[in-house]
Formats: sequence, C-alpha cells, structure tokens
Amino acid sequence: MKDVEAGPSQPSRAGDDSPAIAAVADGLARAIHELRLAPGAKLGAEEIGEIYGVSRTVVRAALQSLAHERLVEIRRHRGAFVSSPDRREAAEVFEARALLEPRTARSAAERATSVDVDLLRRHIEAEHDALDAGDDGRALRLSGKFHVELARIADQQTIARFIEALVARSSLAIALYARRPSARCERHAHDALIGAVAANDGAGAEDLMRSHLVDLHSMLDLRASPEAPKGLREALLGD
Amino acid sequence: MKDVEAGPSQPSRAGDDSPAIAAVADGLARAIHELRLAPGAKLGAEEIGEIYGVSRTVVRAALQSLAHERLVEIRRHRGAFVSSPDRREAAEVFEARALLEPRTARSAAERATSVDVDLLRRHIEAEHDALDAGDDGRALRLSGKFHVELARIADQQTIARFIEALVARSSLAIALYARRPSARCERHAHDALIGAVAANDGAGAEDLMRSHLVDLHSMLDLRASPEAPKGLREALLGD
DNA sequence: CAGGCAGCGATTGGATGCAATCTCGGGGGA
DNA sequence: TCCCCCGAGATTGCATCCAATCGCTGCCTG
Repeated sequence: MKDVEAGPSQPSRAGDDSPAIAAVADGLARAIHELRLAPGAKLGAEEIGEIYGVSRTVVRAALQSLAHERLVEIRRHRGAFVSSPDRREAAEVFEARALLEPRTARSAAERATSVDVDLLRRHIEAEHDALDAGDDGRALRLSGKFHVELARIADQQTIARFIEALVARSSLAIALYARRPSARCERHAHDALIGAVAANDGAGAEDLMRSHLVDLHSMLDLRASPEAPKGLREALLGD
Repeated sequence: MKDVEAGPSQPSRAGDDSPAIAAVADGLARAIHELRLAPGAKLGAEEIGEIYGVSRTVVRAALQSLAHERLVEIRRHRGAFVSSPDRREAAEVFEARALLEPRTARSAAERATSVDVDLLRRHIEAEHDALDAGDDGRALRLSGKFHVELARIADQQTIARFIEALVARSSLAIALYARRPSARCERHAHDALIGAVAANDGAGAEDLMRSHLVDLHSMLDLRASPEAPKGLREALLGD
C-alpha cells in the first residue's frame, strides 16, 4: 500500500524545492488534502517549524509554495491560513476540471498499458480500503490522486500538474460546500473509468469522466452567498 | 499605453506575495516574457538583489515563485536559470492551451461587454505599435497578455491564471523553437478574435481561437531532438 | 602530454536577530 | 452600559551571518 501512498511519481516538488522545503510542503499539503487541516485554520510559522524541526525560513518557503497553488492564503503581517475558497472559486475549479480532465482521460485510455491499469487498480483498492476503514480523509486524498495519476498516464505532465492543484482545491471545496460528506459514489465512477481505460476505450473514458465531474460538481451546494451573513436574525434563528 | 502595459488587472502576485517579492518576480517575469532574458540564462541571486536594491531573501522568494510557474529552474546549490523547456514540454504547453483556451474564448465572447471590447482593442493597438516600433519582445508579451485578458473577460480567474503561466512558457518555447521569429500572423488572428468577441459570437470565437492555437503550434519546430539546438555545453550536460 | 584529484574561491541554503505590524485586552469617555 | 482608543504581547517580514556544496585552477601521476 505504501507504494500507492507515495505513488509511483511525486513530481509535485521533487524537482523544484529543496528536500526540507518539499517535506514540509508535502506534509502540509497532505494534511490539507485529507481535511485534517480545515479551511481557515491558521498556520503559524513558528509552530510548524517546531513540529518539523526546521527553521522559519524553510516553513516560509513551503507556505509560499502552497500559497502559489492557492492551497493556503498568506495575508501580510497576519500569517498563513488554509485557503477557504468561496463558492465562486469552487465553481471555477470545477469548470477548469471540466475543460481539462475529460480529454485527458481519453488520452490516458488510449495510451494505457497493462502496468498503468494495474497501478490504477491498486489505487482503487487502497481507496476502497480507506473508505471501509472509515478514513474518509485518506479516501478523499487517494480519490484525488486517482485523477492525477490518470493525467500522468496520459503522458501530460503539465496538465497533470494543473489537475493536481485543482484536485487539491476541490478537497477544500468539498469540505466547505458538500451537501453530504459521503464520497461513496466515487467508487462506481472510478471503477467504471478503470474499465474504460483497461479496454482502451478513449471515448468511453472521456464520457465517464465528464459525467463523473458533473456528479462531483452537483454534489456541492455552490449557489448563492459566498459567506451568507445576510441577517443576524436568520443566522441565529435559522438553525 | 501605460494602462495597457500594467493592465487593468494584475492578480498575478498581488494577493499573495509581499510587494517587494512581487516587484522582483514581476520584473524578472516581464524580462523573461520579453525574451530579454534568454532561456538558460543564469540568475544570480546576489546580482539581482543588487539591481533591485533588496536582500537575497527577497530575491530567493521571487525566484522560487517563478520556479513554481516553471519559468525558472532552480538547481540545488547551482543557482537559478531561465527555464529552457525541451520540445516535449513545449508541446505539452500547447496541448494544455488547446484544451483551455477555445472554450474560454467562447465564454469571453458570450459575456463580453463594450468596455471589455474596448480594452481588447486598446490592447491590440499597443501590440501593433510595439510591432511597428520593432520591439518584438514587448509585442510578444502583449500578445500573450491578450490571451490572459480574454480569459479574464470570461470571468474565469482560475483558468486565467493557468493560461497566464502557459502563455509565459509559450514565450520560452517560441524563443527556442520558432522557425521564424516573425509573430506577424498573430495580428490577423487577434483582430479576427476581437471581431467575434465584439459580435458576441461564442462559437466563432471558439473556432478562431482553436485555429489560432494550431497556427501558433505549427509555427514551432517541435519534432525530433529534444535538445542540442545551439551550444554543445547544454547538449552534453543534459537537460 | 592527457587524465585524475585535491585545494580554493564563489555561490547558494538555512538559521538567527531585529524592526514593523497586527491582535487582543484594559481603561477612559460618551 | 456600550463604544472607542491605546498599550503590551506576539507574530511576521526582511536583512545579515555562518555553514555546506559546487565549479574551477593548478598540480601530480601514468
């Protein structure tokens, strides 16, 4: 399972940042992705540095890296916080995914070899295990990694990187705006996608991915107010 | 012209990095975008800090920001260099643009108001001026900004940011692999696009953008050898 | 004379220190 | 009683400083 955890490919920051910076950024990114760090949570530089045993310089670099991916938000002289995208941003993330992923899934299906399919199957297996174990956070992260892996099979590193960022932000959107915390429907969608990929059915994979994204999007409540502090009265009496 | 230079919107780093960092990163990005800094050029931290009157800390942050956009490449203990994408990466950039931009151009055309069209017209005008003045670098940068502006008119900040990064890397690809340095054909393409946008012709804008991107892509020589265009040095030192 | 290797200079990576700014709590005034 | 103002504490931003690593020059050896 560990091979699936780390993934056969971690180009996220391996080529760019220093190992120390990458380690901190990766740890934070994983925590955010698994929703162990909720949107809006404060990320104190000193505290993180103490946890990881590095100086604030390294933490700072890691936070800036994450800020560039819009995973954290840095406010001058205020510190870093886990990004909490408003409904508009969340909608934009899914619009971008709708543009990128279906065609990428088609390419992946057309190019996939048996080892690629095996990798995806192991991925799904780990995802199911996490779901059955009740570890929703890990299941969510693995579910996102599935999409990234698909883009990588499509042999599109650039797009894969975009999708990686979009998937991460999708986690935040799900955390904030999901109607139900259940991510169980992903199971079938990903299974079906693997089927199309294994059969090298490009068109099928494209369609499945499109509908899968529509499902994901419709699972969120992205209408109306971004913050919704309309009236104190309704806010307090309503719920 | 200055309004077009700076643009009505610079969300590039305004919200994220500190002003000093953003200034350095922006200056470097502009120089790279205008090809005043050739791919492979070394970016010494000390020198840049002296130029901008800031410490290496700030320069370092700016370089890391640019590295995250794949505009510069940081090699451990070796320094930062202007990224020189190989043909594969260049092709990927255009694949990604082909996925994102046509649909975005459609949305832009459908949503564009008269002020948006005016903005685009001023943009084109500045681009033509730069071309006539022989300032190919500025023309190239403005030409890219046109695409970003279109995405912004489409009201898609997330996609606009992706396109911004892709356009910047396209400049590098053009610098490395352009068959002819002429960017004159963009003139007509952008003019035609403005026409479709002004007429709120979404489908037309989408088609025009698609063919425009095909033209751009085919203007490059992305076949065969991944490297060794000029210096033995880079060819043998690899990647 | 060519190839390998050790020492040196230069540059980067990271940690610490100081100034600037924001948050939070208490006191005064309306 | 409520609101506004202000001072202390804490945190960030940036500059400076030290250590680690790389490239280069010169020497030695085969």
